[in-house]
Amino acid sequence: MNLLIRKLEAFAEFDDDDRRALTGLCVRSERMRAGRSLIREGDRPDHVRVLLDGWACRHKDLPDGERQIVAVMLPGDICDVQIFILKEMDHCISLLSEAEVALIPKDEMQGIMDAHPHIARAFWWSTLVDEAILREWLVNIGTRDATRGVAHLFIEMWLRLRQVGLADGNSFFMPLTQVQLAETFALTTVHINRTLQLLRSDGLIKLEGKRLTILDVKRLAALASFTSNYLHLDRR
Amino acid sequence: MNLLIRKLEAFAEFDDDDRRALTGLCVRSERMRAGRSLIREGDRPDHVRVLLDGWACRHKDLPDGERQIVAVMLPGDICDVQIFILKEMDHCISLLSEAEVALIPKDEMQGIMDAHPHIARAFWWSTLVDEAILREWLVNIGTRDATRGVAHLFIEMWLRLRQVGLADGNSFFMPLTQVQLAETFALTTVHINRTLQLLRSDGLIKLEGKRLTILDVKRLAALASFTSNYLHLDRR
DNA sequence: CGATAGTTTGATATCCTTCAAAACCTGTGG
DNA sequence: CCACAGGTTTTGAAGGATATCAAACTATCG
Repeated sequence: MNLLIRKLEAFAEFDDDDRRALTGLCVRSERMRAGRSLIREGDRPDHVRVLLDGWACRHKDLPDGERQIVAVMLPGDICDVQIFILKEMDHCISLLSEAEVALIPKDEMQGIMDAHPHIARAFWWSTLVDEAILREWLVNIGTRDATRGVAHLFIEMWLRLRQVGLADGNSFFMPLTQVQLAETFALTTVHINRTLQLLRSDGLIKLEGKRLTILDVKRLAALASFTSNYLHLDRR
Repeated sequence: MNLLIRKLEAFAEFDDDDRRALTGLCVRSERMRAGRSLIREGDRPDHVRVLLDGWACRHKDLPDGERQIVAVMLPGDICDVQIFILKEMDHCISLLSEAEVALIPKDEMQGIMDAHPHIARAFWWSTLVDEAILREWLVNIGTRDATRGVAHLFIEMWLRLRQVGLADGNSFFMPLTQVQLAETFALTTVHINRTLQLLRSDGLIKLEGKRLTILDVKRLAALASFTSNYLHLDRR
């Protein structure tokens, strides 16, 4: 089942016609290896991309070689509904794991939004949620210390994956390396490593290979003072 | 002249009909005192707000009393084109200065977007730019140190104000107090104060009262390694 | 089974914080 | 027009979270 539909249905109620249209959008898809770059800063994309499977991230590469990850994209996520409105990309998108990526020509995208108001609304919702997540990440990086920030991110990932049915209880596939976690929090690998050890030794998480398990949701959420309102998962 | 139109014209080419429609949107406006709260977390807004004059900010208030400013809104900026899509607000909006705020009922907003595709496109553009600014702020808070981050923000403010004709050469009205700057960078007032002193003593800026002057644009931009692409100011 | 990526550890340095107080504005009421 | 109040800016000294550097250890994969 198409995870884009599954994701949008957290917000929208689709009829069969809507679902058929969305399925039709994603017929042209390609399997890609981890690490591959999807879009580079300066590109002028004329396709919208949808992650049907696998993880990706948006990142900014700075002149001094530093990299900041500014968003993590999970299965079902869209790379910018209306991206072709902008002249050129101001950041890059790369794959964090092997992935299945659908390519949607801009005209088809425009067509479906004109013909299906429910879908257009759902895309607006998805854009607004992306922005809300970005705001919460500002708090993660700014106000919260390393431990609370990482705790917060792990809960966010878990909820977003549950939304598309990809969480296995309290446990899920989480392909970010410590280097990449460091790049999302603008900390060093060393400090991320010590932070993870702390969360582990407190019995809050288990992280083996690329599998993350939240051992104590309540305590982890309390530590991060997590509230899920910014994800806007509740249908009205 | 309506600053909303002026702002959107950085991207869109409007005809007289479009302009009339946008002017009609902003007829109901109210003058409000600095510090006033426009929207609170948990609110269920049914109006879109437009800043016709004055500054505002989006902020998140955390349980421990900390506050993180996650966006600064300048004259001409819109408080969420499609905000009524979400069930409730996940953050607050407050005024940073005395301001003139227009209230647009959601139906009117929807109506104008249906009837004027150019305007709908311009609103999408404005939303995408807001998101791009948020990403750049992540870099400001995360990767850049205090001096470079503040330098970067000042240049951004200057360019955004120029866009709507509110910069007086290299100098502009900038109402943020050091406390509020500290809240946007998640630093302490003490450190912001020392950062400002550094920028001043380097001959990069002058900041007297609420008036900021960029004394050396080139050096300030170089310090922040500023590139303006994320503001997407260039019409295609 | 060697190469390469990812994780872990220790010791020292730095940016930023904390606490506490003084100095400086700016507006308001008498 | 002065005096006071509250917000804002500035300063100093000491402490803490995270960085830096460098190296060892451990997976993973062709």
